Amino acid sequence: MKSLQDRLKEKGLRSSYQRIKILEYLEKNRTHPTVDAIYEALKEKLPSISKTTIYNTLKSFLETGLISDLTISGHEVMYDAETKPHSHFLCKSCGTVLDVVDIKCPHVRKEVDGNKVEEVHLYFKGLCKKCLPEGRKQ
Amino acid sequence: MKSLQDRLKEKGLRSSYQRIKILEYLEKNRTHPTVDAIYEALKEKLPSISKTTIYNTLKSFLETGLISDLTISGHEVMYDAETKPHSHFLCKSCGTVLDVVDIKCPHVRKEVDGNKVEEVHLYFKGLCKKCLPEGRKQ
DNA sequence: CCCTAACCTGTAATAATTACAATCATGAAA
DNA sequence: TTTCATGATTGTAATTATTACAGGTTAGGG
Ligand SMILES: [Mn+2]
Ligand SMILES: [Mn+2]
Ligand SMILES: [Zn+2]
Ligand SMILES: [Zn+2]
Repeated sequence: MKSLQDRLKEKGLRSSYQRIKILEYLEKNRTHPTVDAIYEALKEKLPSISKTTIYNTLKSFLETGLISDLTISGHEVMYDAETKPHSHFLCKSCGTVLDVVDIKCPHVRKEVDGNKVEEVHLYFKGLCKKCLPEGRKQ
Repeated sequence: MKSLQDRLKEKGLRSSYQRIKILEYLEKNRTHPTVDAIYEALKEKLPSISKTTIYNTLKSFLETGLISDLTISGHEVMYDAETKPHSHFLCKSCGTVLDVVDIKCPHVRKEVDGNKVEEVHLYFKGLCKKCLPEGRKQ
């Protein structure tokens, strides 16, 4: 089991208390949190942490491929410690974003129409089972 | 050829000069414009138009299924007169969003993991052919 | 240890979107 | 046609997400 510190080093990132805590939070909370959610959660133990630090840190994590991000909600970016390609489901009622792992996306390709593909995102939107009216469950 | 006015009526929307112009703009500009792009373009002919009207109008167009939207860029919503399911490619260099029509998404399904699916979005991100360095074209 | 580049923080600026209240226009009914 | 209520439009203010920036702090190589 690689330590968080080592994972930062591997990517050429300095290790800092804030970075460790942010990465740790993402590893433990696979809920696709927003910057604000991460900030609110970390503030408890780390009252001095700045939201700018969250933004900066997530940016460097993204650039080094330590994490991935999602733009499914349309009004705020969400972050994910899972970097292997997988799909997502957004509940339009409660806002929950779930991983969809059983759908293998056949679209992992290097180009479309002559354009170079670096990322593929498959998003589903609808109503999650918890928000489906009873009796209408599928 | 159905008139724009009729298409509004069909959806139970009142016809107004602003709505006609906004729908017309989207029909003629299949570039996935943002609210601001629509606003800047319409302002020429319609100097009194308000950005709030654009927001309100697009919202009602979306609710009635007259148009569709995209959250591919992560920092602003884009709008599309095309409502038939299709995929998109975002160039991370120039920001252009292109339709990807040749990829049939096999994911048009009514549920995933018991959650009811209402929309499916397939996004590709990378470098468009215009932004690819010469010699590296695919 | 020292030093410097890299990092963290707080605040201010920017950008996208929503809320709201006053005015105006559509279209159904008289 | 004219009337009128409802719904649409507008301008402004508020909110929210994100970025810019400057000054203080710290990690880690030498
Ligand atoms: Mn995920
Ligand atoms: Mn499109
Ligand atoms: Zn839900
Ligand atoms: Zn490009």
